This record gives sequence, C-alpha cells and structure tokens, in this order.
Amino acid sequence: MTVPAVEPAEPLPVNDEAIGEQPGLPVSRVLPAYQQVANQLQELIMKGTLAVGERLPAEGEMALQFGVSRSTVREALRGLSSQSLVLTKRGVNGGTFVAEPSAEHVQTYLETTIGLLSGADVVSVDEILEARELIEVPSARLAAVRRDEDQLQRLKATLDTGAEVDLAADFEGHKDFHVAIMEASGNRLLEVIARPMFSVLRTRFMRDRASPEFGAAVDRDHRDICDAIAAGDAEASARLMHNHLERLRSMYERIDRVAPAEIDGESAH
Amino acid sequence: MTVPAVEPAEPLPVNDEAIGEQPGLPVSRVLPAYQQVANQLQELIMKGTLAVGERLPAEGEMALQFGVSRSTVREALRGLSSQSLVLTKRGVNGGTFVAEPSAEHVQTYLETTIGLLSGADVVSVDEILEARELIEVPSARLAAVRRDEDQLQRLKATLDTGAEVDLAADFEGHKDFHVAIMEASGNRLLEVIARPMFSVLRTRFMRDRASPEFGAAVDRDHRDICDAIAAGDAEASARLMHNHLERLRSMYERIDRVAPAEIDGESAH
DNA sequence: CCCAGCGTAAAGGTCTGACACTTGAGGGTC
DNA sequence: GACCCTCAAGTGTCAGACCTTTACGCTGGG
Repeated sequence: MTVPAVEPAEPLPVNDEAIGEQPGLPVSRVLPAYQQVANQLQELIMKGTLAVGERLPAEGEMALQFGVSRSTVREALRGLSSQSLVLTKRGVNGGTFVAEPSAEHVQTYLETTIGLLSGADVVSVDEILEARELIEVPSARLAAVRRDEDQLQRLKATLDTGAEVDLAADFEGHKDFHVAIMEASGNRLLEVIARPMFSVLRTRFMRDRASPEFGAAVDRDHRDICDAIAAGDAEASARLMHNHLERLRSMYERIDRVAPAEIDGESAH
Repeated sequence: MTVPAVEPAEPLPVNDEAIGEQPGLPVSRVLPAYQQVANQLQELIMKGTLAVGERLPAEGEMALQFGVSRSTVREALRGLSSQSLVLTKRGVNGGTFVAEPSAEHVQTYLETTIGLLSGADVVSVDEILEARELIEVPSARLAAVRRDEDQLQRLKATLDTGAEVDLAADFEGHKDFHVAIMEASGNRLLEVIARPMFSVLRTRFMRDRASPEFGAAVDRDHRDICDAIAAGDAEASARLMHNHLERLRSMYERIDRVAPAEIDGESAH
C-alpha cells in the first residue's frame, strides 16, 4: 500500500548521481525534487514493485513519505501520467493508479513525435517512406500466411465501396486498409510502429491533392493485395504491396516538388 | 513573445469538447485545467506557432494569460516537459523553451515503453524478435550499399578485440555492433525504432547466460557481416544478418525455456 | 423488497502568497 | 584584463486553504 523504500519525513537528499555525469556539460547537477520523485516512482513501476492497476498512496501521503510538499508530488505525477505510466481518478476511491501499458498510448506518442522529428528535419520524409516500406512489405507477406477469417473480413471491409468519392473519407479508408494489414500480420509491435508513420505521412501531405485517377489506382492496388492475402499467396502479397508503396512514394514526391516544406516555416533552422 | 490565441484573464471555459466523446464510457467530461493548458500549448508547438528554441512566457505570465494559477501552469509544463516538448532552465535567462525534437528522447521513451509492453505481455518476445529481424536484415542490406568510410570504421571498431572476455562488456559490444549497422543504414528512423528493441531484449534476458562458445559464434557472425558490408555486398550482408538473428533467436528461446517470465512476478495478470 | 434520492467523505484539482535557490549579467576592484 | 560581488529574473518549493468530483451508504417512499 505504501510506497516502499522511502522513510517517512526524511527530506530528499539532493542526490546528484543518476545523471549522465559528463563533466562540463550544461546539465544542472541538482535535480529538482519533482524530478527525483518522478524518477523513483518510475523505477518502482518499471521494476514491478508497483503492480499494474495498483493504487499509489494519496498525494498527501506521498508528500509525507517523500518529505516534500504536495505540489511537488503532483508535479511528479503529472510527468508520469503524461507518459501514461500512471492515471488519476477523482472522487471517492479515486487516486493515482499504475497504468496498464497500452499500445494505443505508444502510437499516440509516436505520432506526435515522428511528426515533430519530421517537421524539424531530423528525419526526412524519404526515411519515413523507406521505413514504412521495410515494415509493410513483410507485413503483407505475414498477413497472407497468418490472417484468420475475421481479419480477412475486416480487411475486405476497408476496400472502397466504390460509390462514395469523398476524398477525405477516401483517405481515411486507405489508412484503414493498411492498418488492417498490420493487424492481420499478427505482430502488434509492428502495428504500433507502422501506424504512426501512416498518420504522419497523411498529415504532412494530405489535402486531397491526389487526382481521381490516382485514387482509382490506389483502390485497384488495395483490391489486388487483398486478393493475394485472401489466397494466402505470401510472395504475391509482398510484391504487390511493394508496388503499391512505390506508387504512393511517387505521389508523395510529386506533391513535395509542388509544395515543398509547407509545414514548417523555416526550411532549415 | 506572448502565447497567442489566449485572452488575458479570461478564465478557462471548461470546454468539454475535444475528447473521444464515446457516450457512457468512464471518461470524466471535464478536463482538468492543467490538461487544457497543456493541450493548448502542445497544439501551439505542434503547429509551429511556437518555434523550436523559442521561449515561452514566464510561468506567472502564462498563469495570467490563461486565467489560471501558477501551479496549474506548472503542472501543465511538467507534462509537456516529460514528453520532451519543452525544457526548463533555471536562473536568469531561465524559462521554458520549446525543445528541439531529438531522436534520443524518442529512443529513451520507446525503450521504457516497449519494456513495459513486453512485461505486461501486450507484445511477446517473439514479436520483438520478429520486428527486429524485419528491420535489421534490410538495414544490413542498406548499410552495405550506403555506408561511408567513417561508418565502416566505427563498425569495425565494435568488433570484439579478442582479448577481453568480460561477458557484460561483451554484450555491450554486441549492442554497439548492431547500433553501428543501423547508423550505417542511413535511416535515422529505423535506428530510433530498432535500438530500443535491442535494449529491451538485452535487459529482458541478459545475465551472461550465453556460453563462451556461443559468444565466439556471435563474434564470428559479426565479423562476417562486417566483411560483407565492407565489400558492399548487399545480399550477403542481408543473408548473414538473417542467419545471425536466427542464431540469437534460438538462444533467446533456450533461455526463455530455462527461466521463463523471470521478469514480472505474475505470469498472467 | 426494491429503488430513488440525498448526504458524506475521501481524494484529486485549484488558488494564493510567500520564500528559497540558480544562474547569467553587469559593475566594481585590483 | 581577470576576478569577485551583487542583483534580479525566473524557476523550485512550501504551507494551507478551499472547491469539485464521485462512489458508497443511508434513508424513506413506492
């Protein structure tokens, strides 16, 4: 129930170890208390001392145990909760709980982060495209072998129903197709990684620039891939996915030539 | 200088939009003020309204502008800073600055997160191994084609010098080898993704369980791969990397059979 | 017997105002 | 010109108060 390994009311000794320790670097040697508290809690969570779902002591109690004020504890908790390590509930029986690790959180985080990395030119669009291809082509191969009937149905459901030609919804559908394949690949980690890449590419380029003919070609690609997966033809799935991504790449490159770096004002900061 | 789009002293209207909005879900409809402030700041950062390196107003000023107290602003900032979106400096000319997106932050985050996901059985070790192989094999292929002389030297430098047989240091060296290949692949995004996977696998299994003969075999693999990359032989690099990872996988599986789920107390929560 | 309504209390959310600590910059001295 | 001292801006920390949310249990009516 109580946070272990902490004596009550013993004020935090400003422990300046546990940092990178490069002498001379502009790193303040004294970690703020909220940081220290956050670090300790994080460690307890990572080591499993605090089990998933377990409830931490109330903020006031922790303040006592750590020998800091409640505000400090709260600042520490804000950090942890924004990393989805803990979550807080209000009301009676409220409190702070060790959060259950979830793939969704990671995806959300990666989406914003890869977006920022791309916006700051730390990674180029080419690199994202390349990484995407590296992951999606084998995923299609795996999907062809592993997909169960259910996944196949969901994949088929994402195919353009033909009638509606709303470009925005269209793009949403395209994303769903690729997501469905990642799911069918049976590797959650790949899904977690690849999904944010779709999103970033989409937000970076997406304003319905694609011509109708292009959309039709994409749809055809999707159907072909779906057929190959349905047939369980791993190599065909991989090959078709490769071709499909090449087509997409060429589109992205064309868009990029027309309206380069529309996202961030500075081209190189 | 001042945070845009916010009238001074107008108290935050509890805007309950902008949430998932599934009716009936246990989601409190009223976002805490610190959350709202954090969201608004995050949006400003993501849209580039606040440029990288730019300094936000002082906490007190923001408190005025948002119409909340300084504590609330601080809690918001803690969340953002733990996502590496901002960083704070103390002293004169201190303040909160829009952080420069960095690959390292993402890696750190992914490392802890993938570790947690793996510990909670949201993703299995098999999935990590598979994802790793999917990424590293093509990376070796790319490295063979793209590596410059510098990268090749660094790669060679990671090869076991033969004499020292310290197992812990040995493993560190093995990691360095794979990291060097990721670097030589010329795709930063792949590096960001793959590195945390090494680390997780390493921490999950690593206590020098490997026999000396095994270590020797690993070293031989590394040398062979290095040679292939030096020769610019893409296919050989990929093939050798594949074999190498298969060897590693078999070791992981053997360890897993011997001491399964040593990490978290509960086997299934 | 069941259910609606109300009260209660635990715990997080927010505010206020104060003081301490850090640290660069500017100025003064030798 | 090198060194030290002081100052001030801004973050870090604290204490204490009050508000808000919300599960739970009691209570009374149907």
